[in-house]
This record gives sequence, structure tokens and C-alpha cells, in this order.
Amino acid sequence: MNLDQIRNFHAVAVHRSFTIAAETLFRTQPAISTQVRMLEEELGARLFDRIGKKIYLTQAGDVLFDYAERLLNLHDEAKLAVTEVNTVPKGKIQIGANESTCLYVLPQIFALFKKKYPEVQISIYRNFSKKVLDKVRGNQLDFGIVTLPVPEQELNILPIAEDELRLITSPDHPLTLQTSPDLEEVVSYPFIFHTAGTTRERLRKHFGSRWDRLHISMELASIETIKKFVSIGMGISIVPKSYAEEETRQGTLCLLPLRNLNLIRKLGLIYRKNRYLSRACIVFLEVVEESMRALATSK
Amino acid sequence: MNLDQIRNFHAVAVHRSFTIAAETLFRTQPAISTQVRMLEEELGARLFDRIGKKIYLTQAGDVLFDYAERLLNLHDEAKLAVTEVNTVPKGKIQIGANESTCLYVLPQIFALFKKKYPEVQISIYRNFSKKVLDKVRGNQLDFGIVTLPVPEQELNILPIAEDELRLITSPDHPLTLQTSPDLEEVVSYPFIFHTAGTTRERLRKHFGSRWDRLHISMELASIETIKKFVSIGMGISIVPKSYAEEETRQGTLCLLPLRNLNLIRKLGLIYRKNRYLSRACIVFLEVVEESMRALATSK
DNA sequence: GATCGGCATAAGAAAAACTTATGGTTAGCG
DNA sequence: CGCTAACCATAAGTTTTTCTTATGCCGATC
Repeated sequence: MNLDQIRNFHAVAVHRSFTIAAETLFRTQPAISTQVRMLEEELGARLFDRIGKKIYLTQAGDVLFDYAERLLNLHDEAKLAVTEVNTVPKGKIQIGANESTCLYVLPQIFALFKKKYPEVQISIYRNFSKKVLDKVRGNQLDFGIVTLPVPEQELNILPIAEDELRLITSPDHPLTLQTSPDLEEVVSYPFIFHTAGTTRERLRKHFGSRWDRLHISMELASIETIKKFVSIGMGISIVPKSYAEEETRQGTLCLLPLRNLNLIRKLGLIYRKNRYLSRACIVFLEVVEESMRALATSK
Repeated sequence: MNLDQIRNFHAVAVHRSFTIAAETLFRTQPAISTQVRMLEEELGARLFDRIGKKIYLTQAGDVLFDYAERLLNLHDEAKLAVTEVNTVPKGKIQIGANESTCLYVLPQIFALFKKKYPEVQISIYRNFSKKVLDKVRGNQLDFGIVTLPVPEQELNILPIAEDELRLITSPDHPLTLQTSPDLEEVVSYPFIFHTAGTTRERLRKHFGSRWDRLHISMELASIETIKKFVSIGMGISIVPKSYAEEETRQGTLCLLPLRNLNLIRKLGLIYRKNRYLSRACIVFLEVVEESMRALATSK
């Protein structure tokens, strides 16, 4: 009993005729006869009374008729629903990103995206780049935004932002007297660092032997708190430039380039290769690229 | 997209493996692969992400999965429902009968039937034998109970009762002085007749030329009213014996055999030949035969 | 880096379903 | 009352579909 047989049966029942049913289904009459007979044999019940020229549904046929309509409708609905998945973007996109990205990068992109595709739900997984990377690899996330570089295997990488790392201090800090302090000078002041993360690891490498002389007064888990403590003079820190622009304008923080440190932090959007992209995912990529172009021209 | 493909897809989704799905469906793995691919092509959407060894449902696959479950369940239910129609008798039986049969024959049969098969609904169409016959021929009734004989073409006929036609009078009627009045004597008294029907036609033939001399004082549509009017002396009538036995016992009517009239009214159960009989219909026939045997032995 | 497990693909075989041809039955009509 | 047309069932043969077997490819695992 497959859908085709059910469709045949249904047509015969509706038209009360094998011949007409055959026409509507673009088959010959024997094809319909045989299929209906096979259905009857399988179910062990006659479905039609063939009395002379007239055809009547038996009790069993009557029961099946209702089910046939339900099955055919459900089938149509299923087909429609599945094909619609990839035409009108909807559903859910799962994106992983670290905290600072969530705060400074994603909002603009999401605003644009939501405006264009309000039916798509965005779910954000916030964690360090490394965790995000794992989840993208494990297919638990559709996209990840991580600090580059990243091992390329099995991943598509789309650079989306780069930011110079700069020193932040309180407005009245001694270092603000210089326009571009030296690494050597900097290490003598108490530092506030992120507890973990890619950027911290990179800085450690750049500081080299100076790292051991570094006085880390605090370790905090969030950029926002770091900035707060820096602004009240508890220490200095190094963060991506754009993360502190607002505060610099307001005068609560000071942003200084470091003379012999030219670290650029690059952010990239990553997603698995060979992965089937839903329409929602495809349009998300389009929006990301679009907002990058917008940013490039505005600069 | 037929049910088989949906079943394949569902199995793969459940086991997250083409190979295991193939085993559970007693197919080989390539068979499953091809079917799923064809489904994907038909729907224009990938259903699975094949990443390395792991398999994930895409968004479209996820949508289809729900529908697949509903479709498969509905299909199972349909199969069950149809096959059950003919195992546990239920549904409706439509029976046509004339008024007197409804009153004197059917109740006993129905009581027995309902006791055995409470799930079967009985619907009664009450009308003259001729109308009943037409409806049985036209397949609008499952069974008919009519006065025999009946043209046999296309019909199965099962005699179920026979009854002698007798004269009924009021208890104080002059005819009651005789044990078996003659037709000649009878015609001189006012008659009450049924408005129409097979029995009336047969009587007309038997009365022959006497019919014209007959004084019909009333024509009534129902046996019950006829009996009432006979009992209060408004006229005499001729009815099947068993229809007046109760009143005779109570002394409200007198039942007299007619000397030169030996009319037997036979009742028969009829149903179309070549007609598919539902289980309900089959067991109804059984019950009728059973109750006939019971009646035969009790006599 | 060799091997195993698992999916895709190709080719050939088996099964299913369709078409054409035909026969039987019924309803309609002269 | 017989003829004809309409309609369904069945048979035979062909086409289409869907299996299976064989094999290749790729990623995971040791």
C-alpha cells in the first residue's frame, strides 16, 4: 500500500469510475484496476462493489476513503513544507562568538539581518574562540566568529573585521603623557588581563621575557569589567581599539598605541566545508558580506 | 515521494546511519542511499548532512521528519482500520421492511443480533415491499424483507417466515358464530383494508369478481389502526395470523380461518447477488438463520 | 600510514507497474 | 429481443523502477 495506490483508489472513489479515474491520473484503465485489486488483496478486503456498471464503496472502502484523503493532504503539506524551508528563509541559525564579538560586532550585523529576514531566529552561543571552533567542527553550530588565524582544515574562513590592539589606561594615568609608550615602560605598571582567550596568548608571546616581570593585578572574565577597572585606575590593559572608542570619546578611558607592538586582531566567520547550507544560512552569509562592504566604504 | 521512500528516510534519520537503516528494512545500503537521494532530488532540498561518518538532519530534513512520522502512523492506522472493518463486525446495516415486518418479525431478530454484536448499528427503512425491493436493487439498502414471491434476478432470497392470512373481526361480530366462514358470506360485511401493498393486491386477485361487490368502509395505512377499528366493530379485515394473536388472546379481536381461501403470506430476506458483504452483513445473515432455526424447533 | 567502517556510484538483475489487446457483462435503444 | 456501446477484468508483453552486487572514495582510528 503506497501513496500511488491510495491516490488511484481515491480517484476511483471520487469519480465512481475506473475509466474516469484513469483519465484524470493519465493512466490507462487496466493500470488502475490492477492497482486497486492489489490494494484490496493486501488489505484482505474488497473496497468497491462492482455491480453492473455502477461502483459503490464498501464499508471497508468507506473507511479507507477518509484515511486516503488525510494521507494525501498530509503528503502535499509535507512536500510544501519541505520545499518552503529553502525558499523563504526561516528556522534557526546558531552562531558562536566570544564575548567582545557579541558586544561590538554582532549587533550591527544582526540588526541588518533581522530587518531583512524577520522569520529567522538567531541563537548565540557565547564562549572563547576555541570552544566555538570545536562546536563548529562538531556541527553543533552553523557559524562561528573567532579570532584568526585558525587551522583551516574542513573550514571555510571569511575574514570580517580587523582591529589594532591598543593600550587602555585611566584618563589621568602617567602613561597618557606619552603619545606612544614603549613596551618596556608599560610593563612596570600593574596590568589587568582577560582570564583566558586567544588574544591573551598572543600577547604573552609578544611580551616574551618581559611577561615574567609583568605585574598582573587582576584577571577578569569580561571586557566590560576590565574597562571599568581600568577607568578607575586599578591598572592598564590591552584591548582591540574599537572596543574602547566609545569610552575614549566620553573621556573615561585613554587609548594609546604601543610603539613596538603592532598587533592586529583579526576576526573571521567560520563554517564547515561540505556542509549543507539552509537558505537561512545562505542569506546570513550574504548579509555578513554586505555589511562588510558597507563598513569598508564608510571608512 | 512514496511511502517507501519516506520509510527509508525515516529509518536513516532515526538511526543516523544508512547502513543500519538498510538492515532494519531488510535492504542493502545502496538501495537506501539511492532512495534518499531521489527523495532529495524530488524535493529540491538536501535532507542529510553527510559530514565524514556522521549524519545530521538538515533543516529541511527536520521538517520532513515530523511529517514522515505522521504519515507513517496514519498509514498504519488506516491499514488497521480497514482490516478491522471485516473482523470485528461494526458499522451500519441498512434494512428495508414493511410496517408489519417491523412490528412482528424484526424485533426478535434484532434483539438477538444486538446482543451478539452491539457495535453494529441497524438502520431501518420502512416502506412497502415494492419500494424496499427497488432500494435493494439500487444498492441503497443492504437487506430487504419483503413478501414473496419476488422476481429473482440479481437477488438472493432467503425465506424467513410464513403466515396464513385470516379474517379478523370484533369479538361480537355475527361471523364469529361460524368456525370458518365462506368468502361469499364475508363480502357482505364492511371491510377495512390497507391502503396499498402486496397483500392487498393478492387478495384482490383471490376475491376475483367478488371484489367489486366488496364494501370497503375504510382504508388505513397501518396494521395497528386497522386492528383498532376492527375491534370496535367498524369493519372486518384480513391479516396475517400472527399479527393478531396477541389481541385474540386478550379477547379484543376474533381470528377466523376462511374456508375457501388458503392464502399463505411468505416473507423473504433479500439482498443483491455479487454484492460484497461486510462482516456486519455476514453475521446478520447468520443471526437470521439462527433465529429461524430456533423458531422452527419451538413450533 | 594502513586498515576499517560507512556512504556513493555503476552495472546488471529482479520486480513492479504500465500499455495494448481482448473478453465478459450490463445498460440503453431501436 | 437482439444489437451496440460503455465499462471493468484479465492476459501478455514492454517499460520503468527498484533492488543487489561490486567497487571506489573518504574520514576515523589504531
